[in-house]
Amino acid sequence: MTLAFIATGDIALPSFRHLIEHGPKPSLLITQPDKPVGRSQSSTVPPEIKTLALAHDIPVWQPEKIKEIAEDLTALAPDFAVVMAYGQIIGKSVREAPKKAIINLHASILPKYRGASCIQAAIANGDAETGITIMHVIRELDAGNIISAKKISIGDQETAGELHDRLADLGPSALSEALEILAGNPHSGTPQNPSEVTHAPKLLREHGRLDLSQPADSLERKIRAYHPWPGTFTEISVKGKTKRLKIFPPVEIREHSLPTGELLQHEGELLIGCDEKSLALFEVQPEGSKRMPAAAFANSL
RNA sequence: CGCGGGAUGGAGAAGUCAGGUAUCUCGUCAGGCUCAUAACCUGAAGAUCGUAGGUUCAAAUCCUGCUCCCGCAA
Repeated sequence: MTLAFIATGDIALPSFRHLIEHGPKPSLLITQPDKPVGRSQSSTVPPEIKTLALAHDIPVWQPEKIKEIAEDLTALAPDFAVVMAYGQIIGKSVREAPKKAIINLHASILPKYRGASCIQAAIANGDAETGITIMHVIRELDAGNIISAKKISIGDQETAGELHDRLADLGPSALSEALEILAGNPHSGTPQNPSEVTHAPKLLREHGRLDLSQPADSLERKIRAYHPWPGTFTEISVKGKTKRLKIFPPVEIREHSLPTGELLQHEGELLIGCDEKSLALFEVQPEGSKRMPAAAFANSL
């Protein structure tokens, strides 16, 4: 059995590693080009999965647009293609390259939370559980027939980063199961119920702005859900200037009532007012400063 | 040369524009008060104000170079 792996994000690492160690060993990795990182944009860093592939002598292709390698992939004609957090929409010419099937791992229980911010959405909405789904890749995003799925419960203190890693660890078993099923019948899969479809669109930094007129429990979930990406922030006034104040989890809900957005030191904690209640902050980062304990920040207020 | 903020005792800040012996909150140490305290009171230690040079009688403060940190934007 030959298999092409198409992935960029770290969520694919455990699955990729599992295939390398237990087979079928991927004969090819397609990943995004190395991207410049950091403030100066001076250095480029390869995706970690690329490093892993190279360490095991797996060829790596990094097209700007995946369409560019459609012909080469068709010529290679792998039995399967596995897509995980690649970062580009897979066009028809690529979808038709594998002989048996092209499948995708998605970090939600489909049809819930199709789209890029599925992990954040599950936490932000206060779901008790989430999971990963493996489905066929079709024209419509995350809409293919479901082959296998694994569920996991969400901790009430858990951040998206932590949940991401736990979900990634579910990948190998779900993938193995899916490949086993497809080995029998490459077309097997269960259609998604159209009435249960929800979407979780790609997030931007700006989406991390906190609307402090919202209820405390909703804000607390958002702060967990958006950590470490895109992060959450509010704005405060310092010497007449408006500055960002990043807020890091954990935060805790307090009954103390405060005007919306107002900061107060109360019983050794730094509280910020939201709807009805307030949130106790423990770690913040004012614009221009480093990340610091909320108590340190409070000392200068 | 993409835009912007910053570097001041162990932590976070004020002071910089209008140069003239270092301030605040917290922490640390000692003592006091209290049934008790992340409470309160008193006292103490701890800073060549990022770095190199310049101007000046005098520089945290003005000028120039450099290093590092951070918020945006990509």
